[in-house]
Amino acid sequence: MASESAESRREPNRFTHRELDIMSVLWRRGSGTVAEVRDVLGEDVGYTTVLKMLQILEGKNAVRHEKEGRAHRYYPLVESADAGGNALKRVMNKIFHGSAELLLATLVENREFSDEEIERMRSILDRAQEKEEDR
Amino acid sequence: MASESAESRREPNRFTHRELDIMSVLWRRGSGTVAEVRDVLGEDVGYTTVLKMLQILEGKNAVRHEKEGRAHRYYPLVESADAGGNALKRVMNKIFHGSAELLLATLVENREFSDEEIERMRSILDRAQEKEEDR
DNA sequence: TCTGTCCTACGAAGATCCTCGTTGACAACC
DNA sequence: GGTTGTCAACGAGGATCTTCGTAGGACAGA
Repeated sequence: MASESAESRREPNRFTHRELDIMSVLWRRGSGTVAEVRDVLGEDVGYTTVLKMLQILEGKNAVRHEKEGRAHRYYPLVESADAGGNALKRVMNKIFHGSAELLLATLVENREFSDEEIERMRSILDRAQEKEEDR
Repeated sequence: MASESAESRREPNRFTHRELDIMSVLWRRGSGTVAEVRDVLGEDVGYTTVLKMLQILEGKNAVRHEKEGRAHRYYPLVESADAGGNALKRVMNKIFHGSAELLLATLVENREFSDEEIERMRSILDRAQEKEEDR
């Protein structure tokens, strides 16, 4: 029974749990040292654990680092929009039968939005529609 | 260094990769036997693997089964909307800084939508806004 | 210099996930 | 009865993910 190789199974920019935790901090802050990332994650994640994850992420070309004093400062290489696009695609296909509408409906059902937020979301749709018409 | 127990770490209705593959089939079809699920997933997943995953999912109360002839027919217990809501929350928080707008923008950027789809998405926002005004 | 602190590096162990081989039950068909 | 096909059960093995212990370098202050 064939099983795909580890490489081909993993689609691009898909992060494991912990990896995503760490990427999330880097996306928010723009960059971070091990200690900074750990501060955000909380004390229940070991220092060396965070370090190791960052090294793993570096091995996957998801982050890079620069020397800063004695420490390393890590920068994300993968854009959050790219990772988000992939994650959304997966959620949309696996859970919402490929329907963006169903996805949106669930999104707005699970949270209250202010008029301003909804207005801005509407204009996002407007822009998408204009782009559509241009073609 | 404390590490949370396996139980508390796992938020509700979060599925692993394979689990989600299988739940996805059940959500689409409404129910399925091992053989049916496997047909959808493709031959490269072993029969006993699918069976095992269904048994694991049953242990997590994500599915239940009924006898059907000699086989078991499995039914989802977790709603796709619930799983989807959780998944979206996670993606929104970890990747899009908690911003639904950013999420929506990425969604519409990654796919072309017809006028009709956009119209329906707009009306989803309308309904959300009405609900907002009622309060 | 000695000690404590902060850092990286590395490897190995533990946890979880996924896979499948094997067994035994049952039924249909020869 | 024997053979074949379909099924659930179970357990073990491998792969992957996550954690941390330990070592060693660099630096600051006593």
